Amino acid sequence: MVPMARAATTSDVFNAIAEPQRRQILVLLRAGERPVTELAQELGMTQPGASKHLRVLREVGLVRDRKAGKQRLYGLDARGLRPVHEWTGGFERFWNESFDRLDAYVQDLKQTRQEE
Amino acid sequence: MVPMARAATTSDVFNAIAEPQRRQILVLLRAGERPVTELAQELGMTQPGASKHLRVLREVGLVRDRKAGKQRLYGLDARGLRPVHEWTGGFERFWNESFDRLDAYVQDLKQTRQEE
DNA sequence: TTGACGTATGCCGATATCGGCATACGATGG
DNA sequence: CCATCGTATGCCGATATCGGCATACGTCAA
Repeated sequence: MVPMARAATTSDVFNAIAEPQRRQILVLLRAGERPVTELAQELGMTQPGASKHLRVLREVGLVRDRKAGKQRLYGLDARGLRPVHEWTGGFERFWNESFDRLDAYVQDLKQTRQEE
Repeated sequence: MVPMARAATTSDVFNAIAEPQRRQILVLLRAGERPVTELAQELGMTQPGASKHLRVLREVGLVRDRKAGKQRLYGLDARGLRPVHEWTGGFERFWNESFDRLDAYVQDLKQTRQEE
């Protein structure tokens, strides 16, 4: 039996956006297509570093590239973010409720302390 | 200079939900509080495995625990998911637009091929 | 073809991650 | 106090990740 370091899909959208720098890249790309060098410079990272992050983003489909002369322009394809948005949205009704629950929880704690 | 394996916060909410099993745990907890053993059994994982995932979820604040006699009940605190929902929501208007852009992109490809 | 520019890839070291297992910890009941 | 149940932690091996660096690749211009 061969141990795995990460279950199932080691490279899905959730994983891709777990990296802060990759999220920054996506944000920048909302303004339009950009070459790698420009992205790297704006984010204060090396060109190879930016290329690697873009590779991950491309493999999960969040980014696409097209040749523009000598350059290669990267553009946003945000459709892959929709499942993440919807998944988190499934917890929307708990955002308010959990405040109440937390209050109840705190009340329980107080009461427990008094009983001791 | 000490190299880092992951930039900045190695344990934020984005990272916590990057793990499929941890997402499953959160989904299960929507039905209410549960002890570790029950979660482990329902998800087909070992008890130590479940405990470790719950620890990560607790450290990022997505889950809280309270003692209930001999047991320890884990409950959902979904407030931390809100930033993720909002961040992805920032790309909402690109979900439809990217369809168009993709079409334009495909058109460009066809045209490029014809020109060659 | 050769050179220059833009970009991708390969290798490395340090570290983080995950599953599996054994075992320690903690609380309850007898 | 002692045993038992529920849970957490520690250690291990395999692998993934990230940054830095050098360098290969590809394209255009002269």
